[in-house]
Amino acid sequence: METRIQARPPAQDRAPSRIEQLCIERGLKMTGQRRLIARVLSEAEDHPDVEDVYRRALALDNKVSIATVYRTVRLLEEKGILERRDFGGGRARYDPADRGHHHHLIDVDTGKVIEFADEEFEELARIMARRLGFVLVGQRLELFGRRAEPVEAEAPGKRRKPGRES
Amino acid sequence: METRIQARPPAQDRAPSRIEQLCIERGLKMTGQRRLIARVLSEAEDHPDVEDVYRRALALDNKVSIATVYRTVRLLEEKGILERRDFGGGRARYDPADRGHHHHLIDVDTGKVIEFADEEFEELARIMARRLGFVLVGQRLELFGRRAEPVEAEAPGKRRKPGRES
DNA sequence: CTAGATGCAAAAACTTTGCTCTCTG
DNA sequence: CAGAGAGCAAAGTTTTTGCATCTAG
Repeated sequence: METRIQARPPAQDRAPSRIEQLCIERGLKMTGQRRLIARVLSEAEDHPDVEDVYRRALALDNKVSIATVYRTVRLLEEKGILERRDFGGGRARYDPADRGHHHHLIDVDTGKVIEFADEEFEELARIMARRLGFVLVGQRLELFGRRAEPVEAEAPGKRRKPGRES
Repeated sequence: METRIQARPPAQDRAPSRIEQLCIERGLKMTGQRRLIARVLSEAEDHPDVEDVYRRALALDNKVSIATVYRTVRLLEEKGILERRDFGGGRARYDPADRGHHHHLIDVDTGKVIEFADEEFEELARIMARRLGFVLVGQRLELFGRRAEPVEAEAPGKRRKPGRES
C-alpha cells in the first residue's frame, strides 16, 4: 500500500518505454516525438504538467514543440494511457494509468502529493455507487492533510501558481 | 443520504441569504454586488461555474462585472464558504461548503452530478490519512458511474465544453 | 474618512487550431 | 505514397490585474 516506485533501468535508447509499449499495443503510429514523450512519462515518478513534460522532453532531445506535447497527452488520455488530474494548481497534471488505481494525499503545507492505494476504499466506492443505482466505472479520491507532528504554521501562499508540487 | 434540497423561500429582498449570513459572520464588507452574488449562490441547487453565477446575477440585477464575480468567488473560497470543483469541463465549478460534506457521483452518460454523503467513508478517509501520518483536513471524492439499467449507449462527445452539466 | 470594492479593459496563463511540411506504416 | 503527425504562430478560453472611481463601516 505505497508508492510503488521501483528502480527503473536507465532506459538508454531502444528499450521501448513502458508507455511506448502501451501505445504500440493500441496501434498508435510511433513517431520520434511520441516515443520521446512516452519515455518522459514512463520515467516520471511524479505528476508532471504539460510544461514539465515539455521541458523534460527537450532536455532529452531538442525536437518537440509544446503543441505536440499537448496533442500527445490528450491522445494518450483518450486512449486511457494517462489520467488527467487537477490538484488545484491551475494546470492539468498527468498520471500514467498503468501504475494501478491509486489515490492522492496532498500535504496542504508543502503541496507534496503522496500516492496510496486502499482495498477497503475500493470496495466501499463500489458499494456507494451501487447504493445510488449506478455501476462504478471510475473514481477519484483526494485527501488533504497536514503532517501529524505540527511543524509551525506558515503563511499560505496565493492559490494560483503554488510553485512546483510533486 | 441524499441531495438535501428543501423548498427555499422566494428570498424576495432583504432576508440575508444563507451565504450572506456567512459573509457577515466572517466580517466581510457587504456591498450590493456581494449580496447579490451571495444570493445567487445560496439559491443555486447545482454547481455553477463563474459564467453561470455571472449570468444569474445579471438576471436578478444588472450591476455586476465578471471581474467582481471572479474576485468574489475566490474570496469566498479562501474564507471557506465555497469549495471549488473540477468536474472536467475546463471551468471551475463552485459548491457552497455549508451544505455539509458531501461527494459527487457523475453519471458518465449524461454528465449529471448527484450529491451524496456517507458516514462510513468519512471515517475511512480519516483512517487512511492517519495511516500515512497525516491529519485529515479536507477530502474530495468523485465517483463516475453508469445507471444500473443499461439504457442504450450513445456517442461520447469531446472532452472540452461538454455542455451544461448539473 | 479611508481601506477595501468595483468596472473596464488590457494582460496573463493555458490550451487548441489552421496550415504547410514531414515521416511512418 | 497516402494519411497521420509535427511545427509554428495565430487564435481561443478562462482567469487575473492595473488603475481610477466608489462606498461600507
